[in-house]
Amino acid sequence: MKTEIRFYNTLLHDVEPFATQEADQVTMYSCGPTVYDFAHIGNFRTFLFADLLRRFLEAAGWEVEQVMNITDVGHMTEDDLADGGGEDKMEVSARRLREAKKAGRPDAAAVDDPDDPYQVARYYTDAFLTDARALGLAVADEYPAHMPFASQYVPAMQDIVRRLIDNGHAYVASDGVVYYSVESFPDYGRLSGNTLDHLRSGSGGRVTEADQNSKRHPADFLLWKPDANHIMKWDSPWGEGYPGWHLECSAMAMALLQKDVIDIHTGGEDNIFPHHECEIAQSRGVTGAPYFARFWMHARFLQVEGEKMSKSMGNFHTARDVFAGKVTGTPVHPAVLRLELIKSHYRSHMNFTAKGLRDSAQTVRRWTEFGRRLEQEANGNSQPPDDHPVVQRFMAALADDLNISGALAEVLPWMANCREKASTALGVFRFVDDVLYLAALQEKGAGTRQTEEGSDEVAGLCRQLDEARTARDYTRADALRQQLIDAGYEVRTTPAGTTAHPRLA
RNA sequence: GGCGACGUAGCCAAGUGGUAAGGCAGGGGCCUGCAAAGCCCUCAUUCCCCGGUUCGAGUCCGGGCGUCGCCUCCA
Repeated sequence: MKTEIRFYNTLLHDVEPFATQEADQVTMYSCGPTVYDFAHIGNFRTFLFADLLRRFLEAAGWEVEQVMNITDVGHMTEDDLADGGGEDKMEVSARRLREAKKAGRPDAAAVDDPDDPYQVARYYTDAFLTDARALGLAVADEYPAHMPFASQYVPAMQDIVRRLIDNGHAYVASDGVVYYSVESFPDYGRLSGNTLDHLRSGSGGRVTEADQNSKRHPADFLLWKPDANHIMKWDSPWGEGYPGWHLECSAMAMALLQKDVIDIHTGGEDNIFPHHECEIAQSRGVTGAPYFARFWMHARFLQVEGEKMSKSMGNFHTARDVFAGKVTGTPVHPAVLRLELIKSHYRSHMNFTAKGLRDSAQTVRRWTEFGRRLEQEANGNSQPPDDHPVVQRFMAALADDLNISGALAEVLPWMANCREKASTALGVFRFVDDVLYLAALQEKGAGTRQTEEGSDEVAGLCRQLDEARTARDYTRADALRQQLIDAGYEVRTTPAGTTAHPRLA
């Protein structure tokens, strides 16, 4: 079922028809997490955008090979010294973990030695995978095959550096640092609009003389930094040190996807410059190909309650904070966060709010119950939905640069008014849910409180409530119901008796 | 200073020249011991402002105002 697909391509600054190099296959590289802290909802908005994109393409009949890196090689905290200096983020993380250990926080106890960056990375990688799987990131189920660690691809990065020096795209500066020469690459600036003349005039005095001394051009960026004292270092022909941070994606994309040119590269909008611009320069400098990725797709940042999310604003939420109820006051099921983060268009502002989360919870609950009802009525038998008008329109909306609102506008009213044969509807439901991945996440049970359906105690209270109602002791019945509600349950009266389900948000 | 995105009801949000999708919330009703859930009905003469093009503009053009992002680690 291949509808005409159109995506906004950052490289073109416009929408264009989607096409791949090989007929039924898509190679896709998604910039992944840095593992020196817990991933936050902004990170996950970008990752979930990539996941939705992937699931949509799969539903449309493509075979998608997706790779997402795990950045465990630290970067500098400040860029004044971006080309070699500042405190490494792994060091910052180590310090934070040391403090957490001293304070006896249980999460930090998992790391024996905070000064070992690999242990720190391991710890936050595990946390990331837990959160990512809870949110239904398909690629997280393909760890480690499709989720490589940057630290394990340093030889491949060095290979790129060597080849760039050999063919004149890179040079060893007077201080021993290896730089990429942006002037050797005429297309530099095409992705971001930051062409060399703009960069020069626009640097706004922020680039100091001292940092730039050894470079041929102020925009030249680091490929290898000799630094024997660095927390993470490797041997190299240019001295013991560490690689430039743009290198890892070039190296891993080419190594794992086995291609000089990949079909789609995703990331957050902040990656456009300098990260992706530099990646393009490096990769094409090595391959000589006219593209590194054919389609560049970027998700916009989200805001929280109308403001920029930042630690200083106090509105900075990790995914696990949200699950734990930090935002809404009650635990939030991962499927709810998933919907909340994918339900607005990836290329527009999204405002993350507690209210939005509650709205999403409502939708997730209805959708899931709808699916359960269909499964039951159809006895699990579904009809192929390919030519169903709802599926057609759902896919047509997504084919239009991932128009999720339009897609949901086809599905939600259909759900509310559905009078179709259960097996027909079930086929549609399953197809749509394979893309949205909401009910599937709920049924899978993501290890949250919400999946612990009715403990004995809760079931007991429900039974007592029914008894009280039968005995027409409504004062007692109301008290019991209130008790359940206060405990965070939704109480439902059905012909078969009262049931209670943990609230989704 | 340079580059870029965006501004539609209380909130989220579709719409890419033909007379404002959808969801949530709200209001009314059915159901209920009362609720919840569900179902039915209802909810923008109007799309930030001002000009222009057109038979016709939320949609195109010009100019404002505003919000956001990047240019520096950040999804």
